[in-house]
Amino acid sequence: MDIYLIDGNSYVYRAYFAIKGLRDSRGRPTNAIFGFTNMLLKIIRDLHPDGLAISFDTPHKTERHRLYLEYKANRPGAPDEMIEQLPYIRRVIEAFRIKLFEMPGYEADDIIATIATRAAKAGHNVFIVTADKDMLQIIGDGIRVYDPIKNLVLGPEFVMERFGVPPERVPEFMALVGDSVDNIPGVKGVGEKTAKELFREFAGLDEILAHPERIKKPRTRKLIEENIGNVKLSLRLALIDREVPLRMDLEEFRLQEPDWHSLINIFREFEFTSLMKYVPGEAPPERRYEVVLSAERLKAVMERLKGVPALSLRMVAEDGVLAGTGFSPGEGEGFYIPMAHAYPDAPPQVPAGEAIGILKPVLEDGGVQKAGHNLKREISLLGRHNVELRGPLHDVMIAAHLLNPLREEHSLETIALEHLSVKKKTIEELRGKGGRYRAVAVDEAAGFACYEAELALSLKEVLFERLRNEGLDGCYFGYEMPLIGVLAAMEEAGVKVDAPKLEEFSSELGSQLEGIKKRIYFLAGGEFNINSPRQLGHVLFDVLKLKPGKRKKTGYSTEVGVLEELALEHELPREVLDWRALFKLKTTYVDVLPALVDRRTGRIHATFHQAATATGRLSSSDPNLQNIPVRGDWGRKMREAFIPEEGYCIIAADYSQIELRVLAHISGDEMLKRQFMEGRDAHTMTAAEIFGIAPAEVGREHRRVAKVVNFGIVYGITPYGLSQATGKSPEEAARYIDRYFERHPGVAAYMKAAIEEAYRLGYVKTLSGRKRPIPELASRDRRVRALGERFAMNSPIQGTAADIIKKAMISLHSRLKSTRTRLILQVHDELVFECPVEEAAGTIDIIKSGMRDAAGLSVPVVVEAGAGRNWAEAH
DNA sequence: CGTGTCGCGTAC
DNA sequence: GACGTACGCGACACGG
Repeated sequence: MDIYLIDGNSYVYRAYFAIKGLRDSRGRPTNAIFGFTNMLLKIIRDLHPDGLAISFDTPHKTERHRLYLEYKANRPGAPDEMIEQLPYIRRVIEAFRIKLFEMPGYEADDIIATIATRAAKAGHNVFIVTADKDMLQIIGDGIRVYDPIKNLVLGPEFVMERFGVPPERVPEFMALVGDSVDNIPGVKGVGEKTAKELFREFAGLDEILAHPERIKKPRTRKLIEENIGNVKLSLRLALIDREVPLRMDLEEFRLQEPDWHSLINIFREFEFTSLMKYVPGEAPPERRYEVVLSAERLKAVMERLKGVPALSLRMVAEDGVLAGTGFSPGEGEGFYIPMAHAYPDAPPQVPAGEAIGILKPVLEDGGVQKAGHNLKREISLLGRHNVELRGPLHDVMIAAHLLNPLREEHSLETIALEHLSVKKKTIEELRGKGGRYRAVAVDEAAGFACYEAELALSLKEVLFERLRNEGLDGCYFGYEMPLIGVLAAMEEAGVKVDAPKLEEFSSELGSQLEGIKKRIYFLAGGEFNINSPRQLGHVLFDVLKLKPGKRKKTGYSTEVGVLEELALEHELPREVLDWRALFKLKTTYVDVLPALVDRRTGRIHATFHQAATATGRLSSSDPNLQNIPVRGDWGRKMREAFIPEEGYCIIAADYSQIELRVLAHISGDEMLKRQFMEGRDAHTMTAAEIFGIAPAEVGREHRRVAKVVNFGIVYGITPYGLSQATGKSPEEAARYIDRYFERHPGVAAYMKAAIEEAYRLGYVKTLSGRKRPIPELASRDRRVRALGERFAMNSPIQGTAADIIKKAMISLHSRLKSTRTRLILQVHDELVFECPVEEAAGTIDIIKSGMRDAAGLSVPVVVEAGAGRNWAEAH
């Protein structure tokens, strides 16, 4: 066996001092625990030991203290913060199931040396893991020292080179040199260099002590002659005891599978999220899941499941084809229907269509709860087989997001770990890298899919209880669960793009970019990478000597505001701005969209994420259809490429000033409410207020500034931000803000109240009861707190607007279900539909009233809608 | 060659 | 530092 013996003390010290300041959120120091655990994981993972043991010193006095009262007296006592971590380090060792040795009266060194000697004698290879040089003396046949910091195995050659003596003479060497750490006296004035020389001339310490007169240098001779007592004492102190009376059985050293469950709990307790990745995915508990291979058997199972209160589902599709379905009616039970597994000797399976036909009555039974993780997937897949998933829905991904919308992801792995302490396999681990799901054995797939279904069912209980306690159940059942089906349908519908037009657009952009590039290189006097802010900064500010505006962490800023300033002085910045705009358009939109057209449908099917943002907005990816350019000629051209199917038109409907209307409603500000009731233009009114003029006198520039002020109000305004956005001075900007709040005391009071409430409760809420926690308010940093205060002002507004449009989507989805009109996009305050041309007029009315009615605000809500032959024209 | 971060820019 | 919410591009640094 390769046996690794770890000097625990050495490691706790090293971990403690190497990792500075690590604490958990309760403020407990965790640096030593983390460092130690990390080291253990590394050794096990990288070195694959067959056997492993750890030894610690005990606080008891040892033989060495008896010999020499000052032994180790120089060593400062271990810091309290390290000592308090020791019990937890023991828990870690226990969880790793590693044998721990300690004996009162013996030091870890002696114990390790004893074990090493015996193990090597028995023919094993021993590696001593330590940073202490004392241990080098026991290097010999079958015994090496491993330095984990340098990742080096040290043998006799190393010792010979380093000390000029073979390992067994290291104590003699140390007897002369001493060791300040352990307070071994040695001979004061004799260092490593002198000692090395002496051992070149003498066979050993005995000879030196027997014939000190032969030492050439008089000074050294004198020092040693005067310290013979110290040398003898030091030798005894440095000599490691290899015969500790200890009982051991090498079989106990054999590496065990760690108790991963305990480790998960320790990692969770101390917030070692980065170590979680080393925990292997748990195999499903030893339960049998039934693999259903025939329609008859499936029917029998369905018969038996009649009347179950809840069913949890996990469907797996590959390349858009349903490959298998796992479901669980309760803990400990699960059924898997393989549908398209394909590998040699794969069993005959029930085809997806037939299997789903058999499941249909239960799936559509509104009396049976349906649970899952990201049910949008199941709803979409079932929709393709004309099955509508009914019954109270429970989606644990969305529940987890409502409970903590600041989390970046809510994968089943993450929430099972957090709420059930279960580390489960991911589907990637099941498939293997680059592997195919359909090639996974049906039994294994059953273990995976049914386990996920079971976990979703257990998580539903835990999370739903918490949702109710937090008052989030209204939002969950009233908004989020009904929205899932709407999003599934919207994604399935997709959107058509005019690919030939985009390709034409692309080559046009390509040639324009070529021209701009040439001019830029000419103006710069040479070629460089225009897309590299660093290289561009160098050209602008070092070569052309233009004056740099603000600086970024890593160099000069070259963002748009800066370049616009510079454009007044030089031609090049203008060209760069054009370059950037066209390059962005080409690489982010024009070239990307045609590549994303689905071969099956000829349309683009983005993903709309429901559990992604802090405020409750949706987000879109692959592609992001919520940031398609709209401004300018290029924006228009872009949106002209979003087209309807033959015989259809695009209807675009957007809320006018929804966030300001929400603000008027929440704050109850009389002026703001009256504005909207009288149907005034919000920006003109704000301009009149902040400039102290009549609405009729408001000009373009007034209105432009006022528009920015209105945005700022919603975002949580600051004078600096407003000045940046308007080009006015911060003082001027501050005056606008003051004027605005003077004229809108209700808004000012709302902002104040929102911030106060956020400090008091730690979160803010939207009209639907959705919460956003604001941990920033607890920061000691003033700037971070200010950021938190802006969150407090903005989130209820943005989030309520998100609630409103979600409600509208739900209601219009059901209102339009029986028609041929389909919702195809949501862009925060805008809904886009595809509608048969001849039905456009009537449908616009339905959409407008549906969106208006969803709001339920105390001010009027205005919806602007139009139809056209593309998205641009519909506005 | 993949992964993570930065700077930047698009939308609402 | 710098006005809220997202996603995604290319550059660059880093680790295998």
